[in-house]
Amino acid sequence: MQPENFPESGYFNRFLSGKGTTDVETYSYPANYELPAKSSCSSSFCPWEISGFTDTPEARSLAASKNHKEAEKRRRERINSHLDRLRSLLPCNAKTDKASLLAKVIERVKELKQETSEIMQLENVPSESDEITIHTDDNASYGRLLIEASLCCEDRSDLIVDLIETLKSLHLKPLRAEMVTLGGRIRNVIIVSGENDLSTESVEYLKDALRSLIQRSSSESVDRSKRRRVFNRQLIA
Amino acid sequence: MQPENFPESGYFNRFLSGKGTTDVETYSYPANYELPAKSSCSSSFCPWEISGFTDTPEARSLAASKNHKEAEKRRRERINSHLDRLRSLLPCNAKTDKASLLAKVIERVKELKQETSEIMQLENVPSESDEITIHTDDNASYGRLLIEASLCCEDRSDLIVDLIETLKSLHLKPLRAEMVTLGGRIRNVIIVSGENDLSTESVEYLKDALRSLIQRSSSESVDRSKRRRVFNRQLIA
DNA sequence: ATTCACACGTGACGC
DNA sequence: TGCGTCACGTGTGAA
Repeated sequence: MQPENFPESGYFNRFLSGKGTTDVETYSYPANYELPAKSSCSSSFCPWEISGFTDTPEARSLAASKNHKEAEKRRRERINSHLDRLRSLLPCNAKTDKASLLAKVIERVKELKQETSEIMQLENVPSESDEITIHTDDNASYGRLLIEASLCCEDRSDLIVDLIETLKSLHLKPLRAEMVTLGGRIRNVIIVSGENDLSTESVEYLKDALRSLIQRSSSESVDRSKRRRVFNRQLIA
Repeated sequence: MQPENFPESGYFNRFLSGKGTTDVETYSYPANYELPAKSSCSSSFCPWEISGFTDTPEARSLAASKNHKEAEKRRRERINSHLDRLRSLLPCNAKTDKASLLAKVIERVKELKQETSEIMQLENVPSESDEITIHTDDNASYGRLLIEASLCCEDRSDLIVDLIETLKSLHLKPLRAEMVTLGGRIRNVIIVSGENDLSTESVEYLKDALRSLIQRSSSESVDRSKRRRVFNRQLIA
């Protein structure tokens, strides 16, 4: 039940706390596992605990068998403890099959994986590098030019205000904007339309303006190690 | 390797595909599991396949033992197959411990759980019921009234346009907006400021306006069963 | 009475 | 060699 208290200062837990991509061979004890510290000393130097005598072949093999038996028991306990932990983590009662439990776990992992990756895809997660991309809608069915501008840079509190001012000064009307901040960075995708007489050269103006916007951002330095990698989003209308 | 093709039309998979909160007892075969259809007829009516003779007690017990042995083998295969599947799902090589593998699975599940719940908390996930809440900033340090309005309702394409028009007509200036759509519903949190002479009674105007906004939404009926429960966000600047 | 899931101890194999 | 994991067959108790 106790979530994270492993005997001996969580030596193994430190291995397990890694974010996942590490492929290290980890040896895992369950959280509530008792180290077999019984009456043991290192088996090579201590007399066998069996009958009375020490080193007859039968005694050795008997002791080995006993050791083996106990080790195997510990292994089973370890595995089952993990399974119980999984049982408690998933929505299922205590008496579900091992196999069914594992099946549920698989589904859950796939599900969660899918979920986050969907979010990652759907959200325009900001990249680590600054980016400005601009795409114009050629088939101007509206009679007015549509521009989609994507802007990725360090986040700062007044970036949006500046962005809006910029658009206003260029007489670009924001139709739709999507903004995602993650780990101190921000990605902004905006769709703007110009006036009827807007020429394609204003695209260059926009690009320049966004560039200077980013430069204003990059003057601030941020301690990036302290950032939390969680999603956030803010929008300015 | 084949992800989802279970023999006999995926009868069990249908159970497993449930989203999780169902607490049904599911019996789970691995995806690549072969049903034991061997040379079997129902064991009560067919002669035992052992030596030559049929119904001596020894023959019965032998057959029972054989059955048991095979059943147990199938069970092991089922569990191990699931474990292999998990192994392939996680970042770990093929020769990791069962226990360590399970430990990794636990970590992964907890991790992903945490991740999505973080997102859920952070995002103003829209609720199933319509909501309008308005909160005003009393300590008007700016000298102008700040209003935070939260709006949760069915999503529709022109909701934002209407919202912006509404705000404009009330002479409310949008400072910040956050918008989350999920499963066909939308939650919108906007922070607006009024003119200097704005009185608190305009809060009521705003509330009324938002109410009518929602009513316009609820006239459309949507097939809610077909919605995908994924995040989406759109913003209008 | 059969089926099912589990724990157990043992032989095998690897480092 | 010991120490570890694994697969196996069996005994047992529950439905």
